[in-house]
Amino acid sequence: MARKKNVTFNDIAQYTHFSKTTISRYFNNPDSLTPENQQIISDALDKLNYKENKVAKILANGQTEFVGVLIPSLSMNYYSEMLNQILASYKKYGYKFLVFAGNGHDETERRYIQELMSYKIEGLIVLSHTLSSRELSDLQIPVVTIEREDQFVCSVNTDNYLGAHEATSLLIHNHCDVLIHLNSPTKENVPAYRRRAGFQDACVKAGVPHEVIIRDFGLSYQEAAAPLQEIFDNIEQKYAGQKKGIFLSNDDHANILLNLLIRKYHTLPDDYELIGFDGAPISEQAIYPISTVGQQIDQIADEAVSLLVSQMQERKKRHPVPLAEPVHKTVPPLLIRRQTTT
DNA sequence: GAGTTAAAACGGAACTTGAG
DNA sequence: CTCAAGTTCCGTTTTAACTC
Repeated sequence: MARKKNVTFNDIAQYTHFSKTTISRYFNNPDSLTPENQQIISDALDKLNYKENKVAKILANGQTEFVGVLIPSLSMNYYSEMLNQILASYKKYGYKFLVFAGNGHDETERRYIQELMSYKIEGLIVLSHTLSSRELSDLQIPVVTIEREDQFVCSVNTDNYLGAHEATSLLIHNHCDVLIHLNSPTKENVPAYRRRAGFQDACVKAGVPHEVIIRDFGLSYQEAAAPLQEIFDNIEQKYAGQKKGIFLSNDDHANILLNLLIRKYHTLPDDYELIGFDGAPISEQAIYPISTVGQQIDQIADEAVSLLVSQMQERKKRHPVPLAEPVHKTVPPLLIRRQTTT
């Protein structure tokens, strides 16, 4: 079956008796044509049923309008929602996204990045923690990271310190006798590490007894359940008769702890207050909706893409001025008060 | 100087040529 | 017949230059 050949600028040019340069200018700089000629070309495009060819455009000007995204995994709601918001930015900025989900293995993620680079992505958004920002900064394209180590690249992060401080202050305000913070072992250069500092500073300032418990909770519900059970049993014993305010580093863990409480007491006891982090749907959908430090994912995604776009645009100028220093933006969290705090 | 154009350029695949 | 070198092709953008 003989396939009909695409209608090209050449066909339009022949049909209208203009050159293909003029057809190109109709698309890219229409005001440089007289309105009459614009109309002639516009009619011809309709008549011949022209369909734009972005591949040819990319071949000619080298600009793919592709942005790479490297995300850790989509099994956690925080990341899938972030990706959702990043993809939604197409409407505002017009960039298209090539997405890889990393697996924590550095060689694999390097290969993903090479693949993205070979498709001539104009910029890269990284949420995965696997590769250092030093390595990412060597890529020679604009890079923006979200909630990860970001020393040598631009980034957008939640104000983790502020969020933790507000959460802790709420527990203090609600007259908890002892404050407990549960977190995973986190490196100091990761933004989420600041949750610990926010908690501790708020406790020290108020002079309230407190404890930070660092434990590896793994990545899944199954892995987290056992250590949380153990910690719960300990807390029950150690702080019996006191009102306990517990600040957890994510909503999933807050939900697991809430389940343990309800299994034991068939209600949320008065001597417990819980607050999570992220503002994930689970916090809202839990049997008692959980108070949490909500990350403004839509705003973070928009800031990240916007920061990337401004750098990508800069590189297209005749005399680009690269950023002297990486830009680090911070988005404030929103404290969401629900039923696990009074 | 506004409106227009011819020809080169982009980067790799696929096809053609020529030598052995 | 094989293999490497050379050419063409895809459909746009870009540059420099032309005309009125």
